[in-house]
Amino acid sequence: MSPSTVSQYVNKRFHYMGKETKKKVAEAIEELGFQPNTVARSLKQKKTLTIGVIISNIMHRYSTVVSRSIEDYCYNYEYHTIICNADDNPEKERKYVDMLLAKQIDGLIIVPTNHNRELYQSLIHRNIPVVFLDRYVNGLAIPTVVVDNQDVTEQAINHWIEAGHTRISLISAPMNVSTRIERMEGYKRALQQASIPIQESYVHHVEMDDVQEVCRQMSQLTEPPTAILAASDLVLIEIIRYINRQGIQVPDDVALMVFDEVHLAEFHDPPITTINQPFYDMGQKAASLLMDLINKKEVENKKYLYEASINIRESSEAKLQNKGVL
Amino acid sequence: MSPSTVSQYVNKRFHYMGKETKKKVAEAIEELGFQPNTVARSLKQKKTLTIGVIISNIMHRYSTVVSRSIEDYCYNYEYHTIICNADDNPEKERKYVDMLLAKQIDGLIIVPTNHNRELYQSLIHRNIPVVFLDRYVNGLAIPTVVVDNQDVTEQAINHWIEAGHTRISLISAPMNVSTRIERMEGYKRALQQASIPIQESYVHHVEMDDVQEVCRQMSQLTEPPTAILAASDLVLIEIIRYINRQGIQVPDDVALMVFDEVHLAEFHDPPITTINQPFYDMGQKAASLLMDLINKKEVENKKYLYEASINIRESSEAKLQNKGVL
DNA sequence: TTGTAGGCGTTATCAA
DNA sequence: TTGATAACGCCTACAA
Repeated sequence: MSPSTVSQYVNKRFHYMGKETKKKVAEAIEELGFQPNTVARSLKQKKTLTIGVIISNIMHRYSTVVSRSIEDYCYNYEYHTIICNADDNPEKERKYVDMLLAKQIDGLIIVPTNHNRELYQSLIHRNIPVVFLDRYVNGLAIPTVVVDNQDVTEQAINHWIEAGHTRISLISAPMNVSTRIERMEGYKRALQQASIPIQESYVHHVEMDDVQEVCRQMSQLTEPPTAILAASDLVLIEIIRYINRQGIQVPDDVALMVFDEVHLAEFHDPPITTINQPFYDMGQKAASLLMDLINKKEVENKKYLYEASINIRESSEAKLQNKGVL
Repeated sequence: MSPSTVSQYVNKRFHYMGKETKKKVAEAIEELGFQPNTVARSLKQKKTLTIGVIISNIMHRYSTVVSRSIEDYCYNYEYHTIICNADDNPEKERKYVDMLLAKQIDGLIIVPTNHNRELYQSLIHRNIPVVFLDRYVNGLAIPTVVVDNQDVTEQAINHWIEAGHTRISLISAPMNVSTRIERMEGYKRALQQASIPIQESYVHHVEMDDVQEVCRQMSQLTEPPTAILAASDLVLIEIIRYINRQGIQVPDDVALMVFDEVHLAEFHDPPITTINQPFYDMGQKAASLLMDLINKKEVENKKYLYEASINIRESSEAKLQNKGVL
């Protein structure tokens, strides 16, 4: 009973295998509790059946959904996922990419920090199967699964404009990524089309620790905003902390809306309007695109656009007497 | 310039290496973009610098914290983590353990389903470094990082008893794991010491989908509970769904408390009392124990107990007129 | 101080 | 139908 025979058996290549041998191998495997060593196999086959996933920050709820979705998809293909937190830190992103490549992962799904263009290009150059998720990086031949942020932001702002709001604020994290930029575009476009001037003092891209300070500043304007769009669950939490402390009423004093479906939003008093992005579907799509790339199937290098939907709840609904005291 | 010289360089064994050679190797590496192949190295060294983490369900918030904590710890040791969702499914747990072992991971951190005793024993038998987290499995020589669930549950129930509650409900998922069992013990103990009879109809271990139904049933008792302890964030959400739909007031009609710190709790109206478990610390501890095991350091096979703390908020505070209408 | 040889566990190829 | 051999890329001895 030679190693190669066992290998045949393990890989279910029974074509020419004698019933007798088959049985003997089966018994031996059972008796010795033999388990093939994936590492050796990977070395030989140059395939690890493992993909790397680099997400921005697992503390964002959407990251949880995304990683879960990708893992679910991979489970059916006997693929493993190694999930890494880049923390929106380009250096960590680089380090993780290196580690993952050293580990010979078969492909990568990345929520890019957008500050490693050279790295991204080298991935293309080295023919590493890569899919980007949630954020688009200009001018790279990498398939990217994203939400149409501009469009949905425009809708959101329009919803408020139609209700009579003109002093609308947008607060997001400071990252220079496509999601933020597109949301800015959508925000501006909506205001411009309604001929509402864009006020610098209503738009902020700040660290989480500064969100409350920014709220305080806006509250001291002669015309504080009457509506705030929070760009993520983490931003929303900070805003609510401020609002609660100040005893500000939603939506009577200020209307609220937030990107991402979070439990907090649904059960808040009043319930908070959320912009729901189909991250589970997007994770599945990214995984499926990556599998196609790995299996040398044709994959179009384009944006795979998903529509977000606005789940209107009480927090965003205008009251005639909205005071905009923030 | 032979492979072994390069290997020396890569592994920083400069002892006897000529300045000249060193430089030449460095240049060549730079030029070719050479990266050592971890797979080959792992095969040779029988070390993958990777650990497996099997958690119950990443949709629980505490799982997010735990996996983040473990990853943070490993990052500093150049270790990778492969995180797997067993979904509280023993078969998935088995499959993942097998996959991870085939991948030759150096160690395992598991939130055990508790339904794979043979599997756990075989891990010990095969000398795989393993640490359990969050749940204790009886009679296994595996270091386990857990919260003192019985103690904190007893405290929680006592808090209500002292405030005059006697009709106290406990709702948890149906898993047969130590956390649930210990909480039951704590619950019973507190009631017994106060000579309050234990009512079957107040205690439920059910799937998430049945939580609302259980609430409905309790509301039709002649004496509905005046207080409910939810055993997880997911249970709480279902209870709140029911409560909101019925227009029930918290804590006027029923008092609430929940295991796990969730944003939902802090910002709910009224804010919900949480039982905070130090999962970040526990994750770090589990990772550190595992590293010790991997490095053959002495590790005590015992329960590493952590104290949970109760963050009292309005939802659990008794009103004299608490009607217990549920 | 550097280079050569053997082997880690698997599989592809080819010989028996 | 099964077995021997080489090779995957790296590392450790040991030889040069």
